[in-house]
Amino acid sequence: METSLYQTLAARGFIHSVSSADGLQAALERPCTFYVGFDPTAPSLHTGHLIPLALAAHLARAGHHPVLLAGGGTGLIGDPTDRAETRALLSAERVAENTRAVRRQVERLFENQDVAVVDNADWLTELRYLEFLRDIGRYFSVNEILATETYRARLESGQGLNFVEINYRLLQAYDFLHLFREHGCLLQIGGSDQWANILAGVDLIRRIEGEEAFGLVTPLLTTSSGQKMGKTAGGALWLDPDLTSPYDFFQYWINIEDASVQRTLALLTPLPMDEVRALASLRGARIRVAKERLAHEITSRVHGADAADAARDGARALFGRDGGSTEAAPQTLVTEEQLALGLGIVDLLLTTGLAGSRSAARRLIVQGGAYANDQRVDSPNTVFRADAFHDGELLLRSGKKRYHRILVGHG
RNA sequence: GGGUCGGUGGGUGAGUGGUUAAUACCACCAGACUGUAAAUCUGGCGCCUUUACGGCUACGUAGGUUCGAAUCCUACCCGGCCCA
Repeated sequence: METSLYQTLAARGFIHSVSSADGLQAALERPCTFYVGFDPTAPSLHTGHLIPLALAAHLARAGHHPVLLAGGGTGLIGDPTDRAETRALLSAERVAENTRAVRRQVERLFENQDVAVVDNADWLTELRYLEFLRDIGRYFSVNEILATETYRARLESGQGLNFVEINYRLLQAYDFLHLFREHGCLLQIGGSDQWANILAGVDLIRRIEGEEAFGLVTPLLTTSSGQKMGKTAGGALWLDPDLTSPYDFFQYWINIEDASVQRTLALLTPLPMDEVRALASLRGARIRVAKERLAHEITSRVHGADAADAARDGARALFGRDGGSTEAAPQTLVTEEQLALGLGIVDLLLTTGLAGSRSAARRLIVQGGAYANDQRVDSPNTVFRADAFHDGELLLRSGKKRYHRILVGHG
């Protein structure tokens, strides 16, 4: 017997929880419309969004219809899930900007595919309060909401919870109802943190429409010790190339721990499971082949094949033995005048971002973590002049992995 | 609105007049070992500098008391709990 889409997804590790496994399997036998939402809390999506995006891609490839929702409306409220305390509300302008950015991003990720991109501000901002309370609010039990993990934790921790936050769930549930009505959307997917919000929508649809809709949540990306993946020195790992360069993005994946290789390949790349298992079974240094493949696949999906090739070649050059081009490393231009005056190592580390402050730069040097052209720099007073440049380039390194090149600008 | 308790560094959370740039843990950075891995060990982890047990800024905000305050006082802002 042929394996069903559902079984494939399960085998790849996508299914953390599902509202009705049997019902969903049946529903997926015909082309079905599903949705996944992204709240515009930042001007870009980040690694945390990759699993639902990958799941959406699998579903789309199998002939189902994605509705990608930018939460321009819910973003005005703010999801309290997993928040230890009330988060400051973003300004309406910020939310609108972020929403535009998120829209552009998902449109690009699903370019040339049959997807609908919607913004829940389009219907949420039109809601009328009393109507909403009577038509929707009546279906929600405050007891039930307060009993769920997020809210309970808040109450128990003595951190409080304001009225705006408790409404978030109703709005997300309403989104599902709206999309069910307007787009025939039968399934909502998301990360496991969205489970309660998604179920609220499933319940609402059953209560109001008397129909069965489905919810499916994926696991979150974590390291083997349970830490959320996607954190870097600079904060989150963004999907926007201006916030996290394709090279840094690629580097992140090639640096993941061995134990995460199989899971990550299964979830974030389209490679067949046989190949995933084969790659993940590599041992010792050879598993880097698998990590390179992983990094290339994911980077390619997010930034395109050309950017992925460039990142891979650049990484090989920088970390390989054969020298090669250092082009992939981030770069900073200095002028002839600046060069003539001499470039202090501390200033360079600061302006390149390899160190966050002059103190940090000094610390780095004292601890032996600063390199120029692969030579350890041992004095904070080191000054570079033209003779330190080879072919107009000075290659700085912080620690073992972070490169930055300094180029002399012309004109 | 009344009463009461609380707001400390990226996070959790000690500290209740000087020895506190502030214990501890987590996160993070560097070094060693490695495979651009994990684990482990070591060091670091506010900023600035002529690196000196130097300077500056900091414990919700603004003032005040004091030789000296995260620590005491006052007002304000924010939050918890009880009462309304």
